[in-house]
Amino acid sequence: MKKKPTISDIAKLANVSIATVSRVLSNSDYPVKEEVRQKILGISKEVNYKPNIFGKMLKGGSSKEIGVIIPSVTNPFYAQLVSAVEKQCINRGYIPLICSSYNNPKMEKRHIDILFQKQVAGIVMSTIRKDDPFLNIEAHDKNVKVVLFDQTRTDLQYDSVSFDFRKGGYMAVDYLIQCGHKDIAFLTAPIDRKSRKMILEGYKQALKINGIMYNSKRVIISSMIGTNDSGEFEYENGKTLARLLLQDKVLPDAIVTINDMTAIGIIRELTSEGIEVPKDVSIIGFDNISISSMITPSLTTINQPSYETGTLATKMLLDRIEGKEIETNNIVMKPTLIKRDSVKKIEKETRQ
Amino acid sequence: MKKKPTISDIAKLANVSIATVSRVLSNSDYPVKEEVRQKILGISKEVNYKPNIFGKMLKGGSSKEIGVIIPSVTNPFYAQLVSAVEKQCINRGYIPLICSSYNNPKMEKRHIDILFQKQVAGIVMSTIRKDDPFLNIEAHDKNVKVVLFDQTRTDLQYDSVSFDFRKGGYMAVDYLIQCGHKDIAFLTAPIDRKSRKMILEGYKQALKINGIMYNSKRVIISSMIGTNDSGEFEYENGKTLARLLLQDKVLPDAIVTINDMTAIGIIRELTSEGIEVPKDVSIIGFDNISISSMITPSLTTINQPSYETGTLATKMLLDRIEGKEIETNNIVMKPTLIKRDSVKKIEKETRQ
DNA sequence: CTGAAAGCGCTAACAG
DNA sequence: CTGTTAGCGCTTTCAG
Repeated sequence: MKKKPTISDIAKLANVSIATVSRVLSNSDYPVKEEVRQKILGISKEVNYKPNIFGKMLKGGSSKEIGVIIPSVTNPFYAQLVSAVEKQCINRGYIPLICSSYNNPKMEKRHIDILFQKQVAGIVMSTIRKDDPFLNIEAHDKNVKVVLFDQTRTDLQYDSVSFDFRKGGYMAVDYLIQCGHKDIAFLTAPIDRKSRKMILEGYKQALKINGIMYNSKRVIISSMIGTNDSGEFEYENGKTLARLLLQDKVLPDAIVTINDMTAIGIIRELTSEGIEVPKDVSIIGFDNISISSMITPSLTTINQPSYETGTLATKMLLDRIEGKEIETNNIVMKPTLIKRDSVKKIEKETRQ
Repeated sequence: MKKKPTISDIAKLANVSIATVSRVLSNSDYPVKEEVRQKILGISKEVNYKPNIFGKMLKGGSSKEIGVIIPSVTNPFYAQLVSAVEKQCINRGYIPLICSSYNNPKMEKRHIDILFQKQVAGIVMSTIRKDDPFLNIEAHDKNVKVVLFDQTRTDLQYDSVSFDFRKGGYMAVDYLIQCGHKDIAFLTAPIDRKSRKMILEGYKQALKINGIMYNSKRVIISSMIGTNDSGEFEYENGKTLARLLLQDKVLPDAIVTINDMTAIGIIRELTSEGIEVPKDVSIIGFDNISISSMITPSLTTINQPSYETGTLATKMLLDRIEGKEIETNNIVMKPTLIKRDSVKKIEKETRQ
């Protein structure tokens, strides 16, 4: 009465062997007389039988769990993504183990260790390790599938869902130029990530194609290195960047930056200095987190589809886990421009 | 070479019995000759031994995991809270299993079932079930500790970390009155939760104490019932509420609402109708999510300390799991007023 | 179709 | 101090 019923309890009650019970309860396609099957099913409902996963696991089955490694759920971009992962998992009977690395390689390794120990079926992750000795070995040694998203690595043979940051940067700047802006600043955290580097490249490319001189003075890089990746930090960094920008006496026409949270920080700092957005300066963000449409002025931005990324990455992972032998798949999500109110359209005539 | 080393592999390599290896590797205080101990430790490093949790678990040990049930990580309030839980867990060697219920009782039950199956050591949760047959039975039957937060239930003997919503509502309204506002509207989602009911009570109480007539016309309740608890929904609900409010030809002096996301939605809708905040109408939110300080105008609000709540709830749970026999503990967090820019101070003289 | 029995990796008596 | 052994709950041969 006190402890959980096991198959052997059920076996006794049904007057059959534990093997038979196991066959029925684990949905084996093994033949069992329908009458017996029903009896066992009935009893197991009655006693509220719940299989003990550990027993199963010991036999070597892989758990229906997948690891999800992200910088932090506190960052709305990743919260969205996690939400998508969760939904896919539920649909297909898996359980996501959510691990925040806070952009700390030590933590990341720790989480990966734990996930392996738990014998997860797979991992979807946004790694920040540039050097791979670890990831590579471990993942191949055990048979744990891995799908990378967000930050990917071409040196590893993993499936991935990445994003065309370069094009995103390009689109942002190009749009600003189409709106009549010429003096366009790029405000960024340190270029220690491929994504930022790519956006900067897109920025340069758009200037070039539109015949605007690249001016390194207009690329402002903060020195703050975030230990975590929460929105908090990015917001503060935005304020810092705005202050750096204001050291220059002439304001640019427009600002492009590496994510929406940073953009919001920039707007806030500028506003508190009496500079209006978009009247005095236009700004365009990156990511399209949900809050961006809610603030005033609503933020024009480059959409990086977090929900779709999470959905796709999870689907790929689960497909692979379930043995659908697909080739290594590297999906690149396309940026789209979300026009809102933080960019002003300048009539050609009014500019000197 | 291919498969994971087990204690018996190590035992062979070290020429000792598996029992000795087990004693060393599981940090038992059982006496083992230092020499042997070192040898075993050395070998286990070499072969990169990782204990198989399932073997341990089978013996009945409880896993070092705790379940965390919240409406959704997409809601910044809960994202913060989860972040705090994670940190506590890491400090003390536990792993949090994060489960989003999306305010769906079915999901909630499903998650609880799964958590029990996994034999988690405990659960910290924000339940939305009013009727308990389920929670109660299960939790007592197995020896899983439970700590409730956010929404609590007095009918169950669980530890809890709750919040004084009534006082929060009171403080919000009282502050508005101190600022010179008299006609104060309360905009809310359906009063199907204790938290909302309590805030409304605080609202009424503050009016009463300050000698202002309660006007039921100024309590605006939307009919939208959210299936999920993402910020998205609350934001939309805010817009809906603002539209309902505008059906009345005379605008109130100030608005108090049930959470910051809703407040942001209200502000957005009012702004798009040409009504300025706080010039034309003041507004005060509830929760103090991080974004509230970042928007323009920054949102005056009642602080509900999500991080501290998560920290405390987790500490209590882990303490209880680890056998520190404390009495049932019901902590009530106190609201604080965060003054920012969305409330205007009206000089007494200028009001007629 | 059904049952007996051998483990999966580990811990914990118990016996040296 | 160390080794032997009996399970924990379940799946899975292998024999009926």
